[in-house]
Amino acid sequence: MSSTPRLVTIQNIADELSVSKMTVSAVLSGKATDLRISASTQERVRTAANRLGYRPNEVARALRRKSTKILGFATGHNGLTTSDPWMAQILGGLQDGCREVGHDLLLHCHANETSVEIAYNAVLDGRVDGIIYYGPPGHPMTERIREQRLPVVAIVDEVPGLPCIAADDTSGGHLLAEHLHERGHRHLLYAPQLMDSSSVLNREAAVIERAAALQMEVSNWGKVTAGSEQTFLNRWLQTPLERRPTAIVAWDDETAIRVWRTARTMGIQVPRDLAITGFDGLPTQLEGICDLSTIVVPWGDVACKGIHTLHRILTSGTPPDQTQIRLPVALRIGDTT
Amino acid sequence: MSSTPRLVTIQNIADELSVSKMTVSAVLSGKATDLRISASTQERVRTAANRLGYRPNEVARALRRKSTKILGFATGHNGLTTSDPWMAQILGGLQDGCREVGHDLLLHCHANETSVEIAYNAVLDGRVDGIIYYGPPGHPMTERIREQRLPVVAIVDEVPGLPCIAADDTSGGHLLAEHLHERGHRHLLYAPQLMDSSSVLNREAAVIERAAALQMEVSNWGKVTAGSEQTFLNRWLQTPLERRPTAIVAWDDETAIRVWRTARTMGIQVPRDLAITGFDGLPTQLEGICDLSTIVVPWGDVACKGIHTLHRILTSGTPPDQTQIRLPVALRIGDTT
DNA sequence: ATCCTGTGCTATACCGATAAAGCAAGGATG
DNA sequence: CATCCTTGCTTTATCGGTATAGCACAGGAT
Repeated sequence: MSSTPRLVTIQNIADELSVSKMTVSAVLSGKATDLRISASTQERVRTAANRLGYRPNEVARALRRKSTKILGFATGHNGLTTSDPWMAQILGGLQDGCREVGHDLLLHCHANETSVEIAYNAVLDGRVDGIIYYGPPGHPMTERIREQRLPVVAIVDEVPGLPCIAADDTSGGHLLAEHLHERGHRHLLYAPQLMDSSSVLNREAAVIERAAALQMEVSNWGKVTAGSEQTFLNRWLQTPLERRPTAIVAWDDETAIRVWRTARTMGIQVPRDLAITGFDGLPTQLEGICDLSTIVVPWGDVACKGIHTLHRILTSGTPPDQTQIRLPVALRIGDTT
Repeated sequence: MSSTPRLVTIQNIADELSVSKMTVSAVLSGKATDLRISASTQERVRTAANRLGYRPNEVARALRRKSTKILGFATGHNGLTTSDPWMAQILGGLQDGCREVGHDLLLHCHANETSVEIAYNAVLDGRVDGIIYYGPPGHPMTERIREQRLPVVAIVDEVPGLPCIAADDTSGGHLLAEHLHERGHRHLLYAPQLMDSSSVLNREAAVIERAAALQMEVSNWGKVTAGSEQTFLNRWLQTPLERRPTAIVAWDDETAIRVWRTARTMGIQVPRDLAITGFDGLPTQLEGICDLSTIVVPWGDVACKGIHTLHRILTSGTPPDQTQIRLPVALRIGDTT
């Protein structure tokens, strides 16, 4: 610590000018007219502050005002890390939002569920003013968060009792079903993810719902894990044509890409024999090879809106309200349908 | 703010037990034996603290100890965002490192160079104890950082006068040149990036150096921008065979993939007619289609080590030393060479 | 001469913790 | 019986700001 430069305090300036701390504080924090500080004194204070390179200590301010102007981000999904592709977009959106509302962003996204606990404690410790939570609804901490009325906004996945900003996954599912119906498909195969996430569940429910409305059949052969794509597609090949789904609706882009890659090596023609759709709309490295048909989810916007909502809750002084916002998604038609 | 729950302070506990604040503080911060607090009082304090759900206010602590136990991350490269693929790994490494040293991580990576200024101010404001800097050496702020001896550790790219943790880009370049030499190549085409980054420059210099030592020729036709791959490869096709490079050494994976994709559509056989190498070793979505030969850079380790170095500087009390660490990289042979 | 009002600051207390010094009561020691 | 030491706390100051009240002085009105 001794290497840390000696920082200039309000007291240093006060001493130098033989005025009180309060005078300096008033001038530098813009309360000069309230306290009736003369123009000449104001000038002297400002000059001295500039000369000494004064910057107010944010920790002291935070203590007094009981607010750090720092917002935290916690992930509750096990195994989710900053390396996941949509997380990059979320982080970008959080950053943008924070800059817009003049706060800083503190990360608490370790790949395990204790990160929620850490983030929760961060609020109680006064380190952050509020939290953006991205995790499952069932986390034991969410109950305590609600009870204590902590300023927490959920993003992407709904958490009962908490305000939530998410993508309109339901529309996304509808769009996919409609698109495939238009393309002539009458039998879909949904490739789900088994996860306690409203976003993931909504996607599936919406596809099924709209498919039913359009008189389409929807099969479900369980999750396509990494490595089991071939088995999955073999089952598809061995299914008699009349009972064979003509399109695979994967719960996310990554699964869709894995299935597409495998189908390609197995000689299955996409989309002639089999259509494939994803869900996420993340940039891929497949440009020129395969343009996946998918739903584009505005991850960054969701995160950014989450920050704004949290900020509004904090500044309005009202308890976390029941804001539920769904940002629109878009269908991107590629060459897999 | 009124929605924020009333937080329990040390004073609340003191009042409840009719003891002084100091007694409570001593017990809860483990200084009980120093101050000779009786076992019974300790017990009473601890029980009350638990019952009330006391958590020490970290802002108050930070003010007193003059350290927030928060480390900042600043990017100085223009246009660099959290969405860039290696940034995800860096962020993961920073998180891991922070958890290991018991600090929090504050992000200051906006896609413009003012983020350095913001981060620099964050130290002066006392918001963070130190900074991990990932940016060009020439940023005007770096001079002030050195002058004021602020606790800053550079990662990935060297900054004169600052401690730096980076990947061993030079070895990476050597490995590539050697590998291509073994594969029989005698004429390389380097696809550079024009960027004020020691990492990028070292890669290029090392390839050229080792190639020269192995009697290989190295051409350079300038940067391959997104969209200009075809022009680039046409020039290659039009080059007479005897003067035609047999391998393209791209400065990074992304460029290599773009070139590979385009070559594929143009009917150029990779690696038979043309070998292509990358540099980064990031996971791709091309598995099963193309396994890029590249240098695997330990981005996460670099970031993590950076945090540890910063932490050491902060705790040792010594001024930022001249630590220069290069973490080993590895050659991953795919099917493009 | 007294009162009042406005000007221009200062003094004090606080935010919630910690460091350092102080101090009262009881037992041991001379 | 006076002194010293130990035990077990309390008091005070401090970190660097901000909110609130107060206070000295000048000038005009009464």
